[in-house]
Parts: sequence; structure tokens; C-alpha cells
Amino acid sequence: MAGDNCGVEVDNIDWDTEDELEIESIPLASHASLTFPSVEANMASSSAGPSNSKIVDHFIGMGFSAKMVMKAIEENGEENTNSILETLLTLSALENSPPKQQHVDTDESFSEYEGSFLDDFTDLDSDSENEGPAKPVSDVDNKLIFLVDMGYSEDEANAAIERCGAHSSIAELTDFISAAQISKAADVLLGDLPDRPKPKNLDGCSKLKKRRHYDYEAWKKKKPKCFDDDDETIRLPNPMLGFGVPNELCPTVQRKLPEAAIGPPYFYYENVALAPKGVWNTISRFLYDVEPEFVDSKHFCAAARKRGYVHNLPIHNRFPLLPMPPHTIHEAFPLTRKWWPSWDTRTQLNCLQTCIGSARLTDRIRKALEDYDSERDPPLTVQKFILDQCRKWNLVWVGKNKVAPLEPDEVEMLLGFPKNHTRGGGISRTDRYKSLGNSFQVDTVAYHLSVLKDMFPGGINLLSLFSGIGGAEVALHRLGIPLKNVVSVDISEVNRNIVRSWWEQTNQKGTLIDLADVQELDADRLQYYMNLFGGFDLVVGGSPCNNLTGSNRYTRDGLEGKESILFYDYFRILDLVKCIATKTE
DNA sequence: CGGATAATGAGCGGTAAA
DNA sequence: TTTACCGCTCATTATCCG
Repeated sequence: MAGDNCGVEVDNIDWDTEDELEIESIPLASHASLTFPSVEANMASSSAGPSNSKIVDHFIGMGFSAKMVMKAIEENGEENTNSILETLLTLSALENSPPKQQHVDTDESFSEYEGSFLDDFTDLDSDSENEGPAKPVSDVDNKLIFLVDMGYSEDEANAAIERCGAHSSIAELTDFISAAQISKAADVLLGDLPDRPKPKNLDGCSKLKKRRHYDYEAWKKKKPKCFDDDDETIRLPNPMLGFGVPNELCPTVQRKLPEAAIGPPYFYYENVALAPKGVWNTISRFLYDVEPEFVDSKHFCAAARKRGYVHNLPIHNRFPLLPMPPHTIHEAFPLTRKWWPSWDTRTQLNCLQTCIGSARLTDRIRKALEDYDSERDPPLTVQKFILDQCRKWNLVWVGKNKVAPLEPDEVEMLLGFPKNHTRGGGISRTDRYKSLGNSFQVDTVAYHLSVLKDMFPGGINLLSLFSGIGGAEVALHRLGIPLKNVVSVDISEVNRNIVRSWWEQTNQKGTLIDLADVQELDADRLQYYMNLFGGFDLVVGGSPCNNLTGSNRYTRDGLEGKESILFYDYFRILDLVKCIATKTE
């Protein structure tokens, strides 16, 4: 290991954004009693060990007082930057603890909005002509339906309405439910704490309320269409080229983003294209009515990957990563050509998934072929059986009568990751396949993100949700867009290790903070990071697809499924970032 | 050696679109 | 009609650890 190359000179860390930024008091009081999740700042120490003053400078550069920094280093030792940062966060939370704020109920702007909200509601009911005999749908019912539509369970929604009152706004109700969920999680983790944080609103951020209000209004207006008119359902394009792919003649696409979608920040959301009906309508509706861009990665590499992307990035002057990866199986795996039968007409692979074909299957295929004269093609029925299985499991020909699933490093290459990106460090083969199968295709994502290069020559601050093995980070890095500060969230420790290891190996100059759970990212935490970094330039996320994908035979429950419901956390967090950015303007 | 834990493997339909 | 699909569960096998 080349220890010299792994060190990041703390002095070189680019903190220039801070000069223009006033570090505000961060209201973190409610967290003081809770254990912080693993927060790790990357100040990779060189093998010689950092000098104490460098560490001190670094943390002072982050906006902490010298006194606090010294205390934190004293408590944790200078080696353990992770613990130092945790201590600093806790200390700053205690020191900056603001006087108890009034609940937003008493917020004037909020009360005004409440009034208009009810007015709108009445108007809408009287206006609706195409719904036949007007069924009296109560305010409560509508709020209930909306909350369920947002992904909350009926029980949660009912409980919230009961607790907060029938006239509570959607904002209050969602706050209540979130708080209930958080405390439920805290109960599980920490036992029942008497001093658990109470439901909290984002004080002084009435824009958020308004936005939620807008969402609710938009939802109400669109609801009849979605139910009555199938033509409104988003359909997938064929061919799946999105707003254009390299080397394909595409009609010059123009698009006009809805006002609410325009950044900052830029955002980029991804999920499987072939989701159950209506899912993409919901996703698009929540993400400010931006039309999804559906792209199949077979136009970028040798494997298919049909995905939808909702983003507010410019779509002109994109450029691909170079060198362009091979587009056919033979180009990608030249050694397979020798064994490839003429009747296997595949030129590209299907979607790379999390599971691979079994040894028994490849054995069956070998035996099926050995029954026949190798000079001649097997019967059509046998060909069909083998081809079906090869397509289903992405098998390639590696020897006489021998097919095999791809090796993990081959999948890495197809997806645009560096070789051995997911290898070693305690990661099992199964984990590698799983993490890779859940990842972005880097060339595809990079093509979309390439427009950022000219816009941010000094680099970007990135909020990466559901980062997985860091597809977005790798894409930006390969584009030559410097990563200044990255907050990366992923539930899997294996994945976080992969990203951190990549971060250190590629000598990143910025700071990487990794968190485990998107549900821990609340307004206070976000505001804290945004103050520290000067806001996020880009919010990327591909939320879990396992309840959406056709591969799932057991729990394909749609966007409300156990994991896929986390889409609403992407929306929640993006909305908070937009809100805080607007407020700080 | 033996119990605990981790990794692997086999089998599992249905939806939506072309 | 055919085709494709960022998966899940549970039994079995492999590995770890005292």
C-alpha cells in the first residue's frame, strides 16, 4: 500500500465557500441526548500521523471554536477524527441550544395559509363537474387519502389526524407522523427514553409548509384525472433514449421545467423504469412535476438497464465519459467469442441483477449439449431452453458447452466502476453481486451529470442519498468534477466501506461524511451541513426498487412497499434542502 | 469437536410492454 | 403471443471460534 499517496493534506482542503458564509447557530439541542450515528469526516491521516495543529486548524476551519476543538481532541485523542467530530457536533449542539421555540401553530404566516387552504378546498369541490353526483368527501377523508398516498399507513394517518385535530394541515400531520416514526425507531434502538425529542417543526421555514400545501393542492387537482383517465399514465418510450444518448440522432428536445423544480439545488433521482403502473406518475408528481427521462443503459454499455431519471439538470451540451465502454458482449469479453454458438444471437446482456445463475443450471446446460454431435446445432427446443436460461441469467460462453455467470469484476467493468471497486475488505462475493446489482450504470449517469462540469469548475457539494457503492460519486469523479464536500447516506455498512475506501484510494481532497439512515437526516442536521458547506449543489438518489421491480415475486407492493417507500424520504430531504437554500438566500 | 453464524444455492410467478 | 425484470425465502453447506 502506498501510504504516501493516501494522505490528504488538510491544508489543501477547499473551504473557500465558507468565506462568504456566516455560520449560524445550529439548533441541534434536541439531539444532544441522542447518540449520533456514525459520522466520519475524511481527513485521512498520512502514515506519519498528522500534526496536532493541522487537525486543530482543520476543525476550526469547519467553523468550530478553538476552545471546543482543543477540548474534543483532548477527549478523543488526535487520531480519532471521527470521534472528535462527533464530540464537536454534540458540544456545538449544547452551546448553540436556542431558547425553546414556539410551536409553528402560532406562526402567523402559517395561520394565513391554513385559511386559504380551506378556501381552496371548498372551491374545488364546487368546481368539479366531471365527477358525477358529488359525493360528499370530507376534509378529513381527503387528508387521510393524501397521507396514504404519500406513503403513510392508514393507521398512522388516522392517529395523526386524531392527535392533531381534523383541521390540522398536511404539514403538521406529516410532522407528527415523522416524529412518531422517529421515536418509534429510537425506542427500538435506545429503549423508551423519558426525554425523547418532541415532534418538531422547521421553525421559521414557512416555505416548506407552503410547498406541502402546494403539493396537496396539486394532488387534489390531479387526482380525478389519474383515476378517470388512463391516458395520463406515464408510458415508456421505445427506443429508450431519454433526451438523447451519445452517437444517436435525436430530435432536439426542448423542455421547460416547472417553476417549483428549478434549483438550486440540482437534483437527480433514479429508479427502475418498469415499475407498476402509476408509480412514475407519483414520483413525478412529488418531484415538482418534472417529466422522467427514461434511458436504457444498453446505449452506453454492453448490458441493458432500463431506468427512469427525474432531474432538473440542463439537457444540452452533454458529453460522454471517455473512453466509451464496449457496447457488445464480444467487445467486452473477447474470450467468449471462441465458444459462442452461432445460434446464440445475443449481442448485449440483459439487466445485471443482484442474483446470479447457479452452478446446477450451467451444469444442466452442459449436459443438454453433450447429448448432441458437437459439429451440429442442437435441436431448436434445446436451443430455446438454453437461450431462455442464458437471457434470464446473463450467462456467457466460457468453454466448450460451458456457460457461466459473470464474475463480479466483469460486472464492475460493465457498470463503469474501477476494477476491484467492490472487492476485498471483508466483502463477500454475494455482497458484491448484491451491491453491484443495485447500482447505477456510471456512464449513463455521468452523461446526464456532465453538464455540471462547466457550471462548477471549482467542484460541487454533493448530497448523495441511497448512495450504494457510490455510482454518483464515481461518475462525478470520472467527469473531472471535484468533490468538495460529500454527505453520503446508505443503510449498508458494506456499501459505506466501499465508498470510503474508494474515496481514500482516489486521493479525494474534499470531505466525506457518511450516514447510515436517511430517516436520521432531519431539518436540523441538514441545516447544519448546509451551513457548514454553503449548501448542496446536487442532491442525487436512487431509492430502493425492490418493491417495484418485476424480479420480486413476493413483495412487489409498489411505492408503498417496505423499502420503496423511502422514496418519500428522498422527496422530504430534497424539499428541505430547497427550503433551507431559499431561506438562506 | 461442536455449536453458532455466515455464505450459498434452489426454487419461487406475475406484470407490463412490445 | 413472447420477453424481461437494481428479488425474496428458506434449506443446506461452509466457515468461524471456543
